[in-house]
Amino acid sequence: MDSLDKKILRLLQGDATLAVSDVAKRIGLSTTPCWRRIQKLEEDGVIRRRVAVLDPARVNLGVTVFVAIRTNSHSIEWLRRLSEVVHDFPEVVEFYRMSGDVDYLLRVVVPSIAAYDAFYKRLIARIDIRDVSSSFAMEQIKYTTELPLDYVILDRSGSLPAI
Amino acid sequence: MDSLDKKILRLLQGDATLAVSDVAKRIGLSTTPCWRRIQKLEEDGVIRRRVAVLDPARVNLGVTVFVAIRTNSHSIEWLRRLSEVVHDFPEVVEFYRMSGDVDYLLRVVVPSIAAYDAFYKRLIARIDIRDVSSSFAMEQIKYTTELPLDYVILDRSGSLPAI
DNA sequence: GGTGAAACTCATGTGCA
DNA sequence: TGCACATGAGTTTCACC
Repeated sequence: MDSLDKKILRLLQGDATLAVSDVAKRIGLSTTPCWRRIQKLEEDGVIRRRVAVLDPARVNLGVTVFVAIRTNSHSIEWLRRLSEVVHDFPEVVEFYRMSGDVDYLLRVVVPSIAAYDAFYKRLIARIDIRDVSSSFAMEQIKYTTELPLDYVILDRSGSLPAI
Repeated sequence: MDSLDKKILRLLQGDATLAVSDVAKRIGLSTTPCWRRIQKLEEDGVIRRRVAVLDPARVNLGVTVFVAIRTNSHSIEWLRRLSEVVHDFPEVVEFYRMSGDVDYLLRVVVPSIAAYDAFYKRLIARIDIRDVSSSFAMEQIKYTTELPLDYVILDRSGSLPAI
């Protein structure tokens, strides 16, 4: 990946509807080579997908809850089971295995506290969890799918990546 | 919004490269009305944008950190300042105002612990924060931009939304 | 609301510096 | 690698139901 690829990624992260010719213009290239670069970024899996991002409020999902999970069962088997369950719940949009105090962290989106409670009951009905602690978000102040590209490692180029 | 709109959203959330004619076929409509529906969903702000989603690992962003912030300054002014600072850091991809124990929660993506430390120093150099607690994610098990559409409120239709 | 076709804009492929 | 041009596919607009 070189600095032109990085520019392409920056543009497409912001707006995936840009025509190849527009992207090409903005990075100072003609369409074919630009198109080939985009193809390669997709083949290489740097670009994973192109998606429509919806407004949560407009689809009745005003409430975000962070669910911290602590377990006794530190087995691969239990983790596998939890992953399976979590993947079955579309309300869970993010799921992390954590270091430290908390074992797992979920981000859950639902329309209301009542809906969260219903979700919670369905969750614990499917898997035994030692300790669950739910924190409600009052407001989503920033949410972006754009990753900072300042740390990208460029091939055969002079500029070193930040840290 | 009716059930056809909901189907459109479901498809485009998963793959925004689908041709309008494909979407139309799958929901049992011809292209023009389908195209008009998509336009309207965009105008109405239900579809906020179409973006390319990148693989964090491929752009050197292997480390996710959740940063819980507690403050003394429960003023609008301090919040405004924090928002400003956070929006200036592309490493912060999510930012919530929380209820309960923690006042604010950030999700930060960086290449390494060292990079996180550098980020942390730059952050506290720009705003005074009473208490910061950082939790490192070891593994991202699920991450999706697809919102559950099961709670959408449909106009003039028989089916009531879930909860 | 919906259909079908025309016009126009892109994405994609070939040939060549 | 890069550019310029051809063509087929997709988007967008139109007249009409």
